[in-house]
Amino acid sequence: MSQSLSHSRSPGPDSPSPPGTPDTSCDHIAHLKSLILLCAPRKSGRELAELRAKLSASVDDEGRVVQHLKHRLIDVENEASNPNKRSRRSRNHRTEGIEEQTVELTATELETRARQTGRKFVILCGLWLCLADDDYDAFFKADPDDEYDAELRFNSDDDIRQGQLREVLDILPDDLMPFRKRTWLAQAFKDGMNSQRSHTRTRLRKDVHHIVPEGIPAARVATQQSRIQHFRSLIGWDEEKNRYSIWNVPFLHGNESATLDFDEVFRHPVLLKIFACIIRGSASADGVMRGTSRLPRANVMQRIHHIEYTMPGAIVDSAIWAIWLFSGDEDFLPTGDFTAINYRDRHDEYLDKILEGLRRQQKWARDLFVFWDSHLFPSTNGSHYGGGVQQDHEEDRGEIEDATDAMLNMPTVSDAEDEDEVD
DNA sequence: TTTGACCTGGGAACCAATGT
DNA sequence: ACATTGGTTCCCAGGTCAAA
Repeated sequence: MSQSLSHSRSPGPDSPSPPGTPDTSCDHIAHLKSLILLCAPRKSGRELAELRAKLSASVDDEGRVVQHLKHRLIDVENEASNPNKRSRRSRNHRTEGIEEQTVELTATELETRARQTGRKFVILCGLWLCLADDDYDAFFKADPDDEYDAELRFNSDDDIRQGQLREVLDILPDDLMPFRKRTWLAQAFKDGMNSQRSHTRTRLRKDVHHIVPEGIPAARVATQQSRIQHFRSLIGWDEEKNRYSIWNVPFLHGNESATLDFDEVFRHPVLLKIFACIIRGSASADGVMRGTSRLPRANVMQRIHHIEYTMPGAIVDSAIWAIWLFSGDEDFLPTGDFTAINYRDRHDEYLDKILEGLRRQQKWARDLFVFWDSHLFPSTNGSHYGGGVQQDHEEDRGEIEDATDAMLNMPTVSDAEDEDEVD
């Protein structure tokens, strides 16, 4: 049918009748389905219009099922009236959700779900997968390693992959699990990731006036030269060392500290506004710091993906987006095209510290999530990662300072491209 | 009931890099 | 030289809900 992708890369699940046969088996639905089947691409526009009219006239009360069938009919119409254009994928089936299991999942819909999961991964977990040879297929064909140790997650690429694989499996919908190792799933997931990055990149730059800190004219972000001129030091440019610092970044700190401060890092309004933009649209960014950012009526990412609390990857993603947004980089690539910042490695570095802080139950890490949740999800009861609000004891503060010192004084190696951050 | 605002995913066109 | 693949950007149709 309409979804016949000319690309060989999307064969769809092998089975012609995927699991989840429709249980809405009334004659009404069967009739509609027969109408759909009549819509061969050779039908004339008029015939299609008649069929569509019949469809519209006979449906009022079958909700999602009908909507779904209409979508497919529209697909067929489009295909029939424009035989020369590229084959198109089905429209997104927006009403899907975890609780909805009554609609038959066709190959196209499974593919759509996989693509959506790829989008979700970019929003909540990470911007890129750590792949060997850019091979998504191999990534998805791998099995979770029983020996994997979360504490060593960032020791090697293999460990990073294992960590990411677990994140993927965490958010992969149940009905996709049987197809986890299929090539089409890897391809669709990749499509989703790429698409989400591209859209976010374009939309953040377009809507940047919602994001720039108060008092800064949005025009300063408009051109590459202007961004370099006005924001280079704010995103960590070190004039003396002639490099971009990884941690001494004012735009990461709530108080714009130019040196690393774990009690302030990842708290800059820009980060929270960016996350608000991504999950509920640019207009919602305005009230974030006043706690008045509300969920808009539209079907935003927060609704689609049931996002109810802040996740570590979301904070890190926002940090990366923030640095890129005010940088001289034009495209959003793993390594900046102007700054040469390695965003992918930096993402891992930031995530490492947050996860480590959580694992050690350090106060700064927990408070960080309380901070984010209180601004972005004020109505949510307590913080998932923050473990609820904690009292501010002197000993806690002393302990965290000790831990921070200890972390900073750990030995470093200097054979990497990036010099050591801390001397 | 219609309109409008706000937001999304994806088609289409395009460009660049890579394969053959 | 041509084909394929990967990625970006522009634009549009569609969902939702409040206001008219």
